[in-house]
Amino acid sequence: MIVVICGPTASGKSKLAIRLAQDFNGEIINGDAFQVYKELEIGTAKPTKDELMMATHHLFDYVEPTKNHSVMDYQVEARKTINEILSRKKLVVIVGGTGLYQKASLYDYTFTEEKENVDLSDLAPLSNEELYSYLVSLDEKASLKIHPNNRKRVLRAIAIIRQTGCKKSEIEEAQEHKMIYEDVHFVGLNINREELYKKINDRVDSMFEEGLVEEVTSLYEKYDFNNNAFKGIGYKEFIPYFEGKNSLEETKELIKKNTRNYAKRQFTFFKHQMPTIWCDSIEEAYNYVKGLVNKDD
RNA sequence: GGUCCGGUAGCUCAGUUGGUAGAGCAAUGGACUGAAAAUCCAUGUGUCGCCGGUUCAAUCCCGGCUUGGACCA
Repeated sequence: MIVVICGPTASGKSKLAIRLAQDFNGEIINGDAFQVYKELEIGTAKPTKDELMMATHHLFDYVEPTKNHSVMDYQVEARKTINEILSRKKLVVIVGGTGLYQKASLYDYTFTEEKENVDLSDLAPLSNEELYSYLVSLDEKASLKIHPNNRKRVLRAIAIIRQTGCKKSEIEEAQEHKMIYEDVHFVGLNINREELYKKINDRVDSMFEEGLVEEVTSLYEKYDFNNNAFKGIGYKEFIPYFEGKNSLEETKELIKKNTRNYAKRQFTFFKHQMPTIWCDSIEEAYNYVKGLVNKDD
């Protein structure tokens, strides 16, 4: 059985996952795009060393911050790990806030082999409109699902054609949009918005107390912040601070705001993209999983 | 006590030569297949500080009051 603990950031997912793994013979897999990186600790709200020892954790802390990590890389590792845990006849507990990563691992998403060194530089000077009409000419079906202003997606759809020789729409049509595992349960932690925002604000405050500034400062001295690892909330907001444009207080408020915005997007994703069962408290979620495990026996 | 400037959306403010108002941010809803903590889309009714006057019509003009700030005593 696979249980996915999802829901917004700061809702208590990690702690619940540990309890479930301990009580129901489970192992935990990270389902979060930024907790995969080494050295990013406080800002990613990674489980502490003590917590990591309370249950078996996988896919935390295994990617170098300079490496470009993608959904496909995650998918490969996650599926491998899921299969290993299942073969041990243990409960798989996936926990994290990145819905896309979880979906890509559990559903029949396929990523086609890409040619390297494909030149896309001719696209850079094009306006959004020009780029979009170019995509329409290449893959009209895919273009219908992308807004012309969403340059990143438009570019990606064009890149797929150049790098794989296949159309994005064709790749997706070849899939059944079904889960590739049996007995998968998405359990979402639902929190009243006001309460969640307070938790987020408090958590950012305690990140600063725990030494976030020191962590980010030493990373900034060591690495190029253009790497994807530093595009995460709690890291990218420090760039204007290091450049002398923002105060520390402004940086902190920005992190809080971005985290709140992010939490809202997470609700939308988990609400509409997967068959999530929502629980109003940690206890309720725990009991729900307990019921599933007992029924399974 | 006097002079001047301000009080308009949750916040910062714009505006209406008089016809009951709009930006940014926030907030809310949504999309999501190789950056996803990313990227993108949609949504603006608010006693225009209060009371009165002028007017067909006042948030706008006039008077008073209230309130914040600056300056002068």
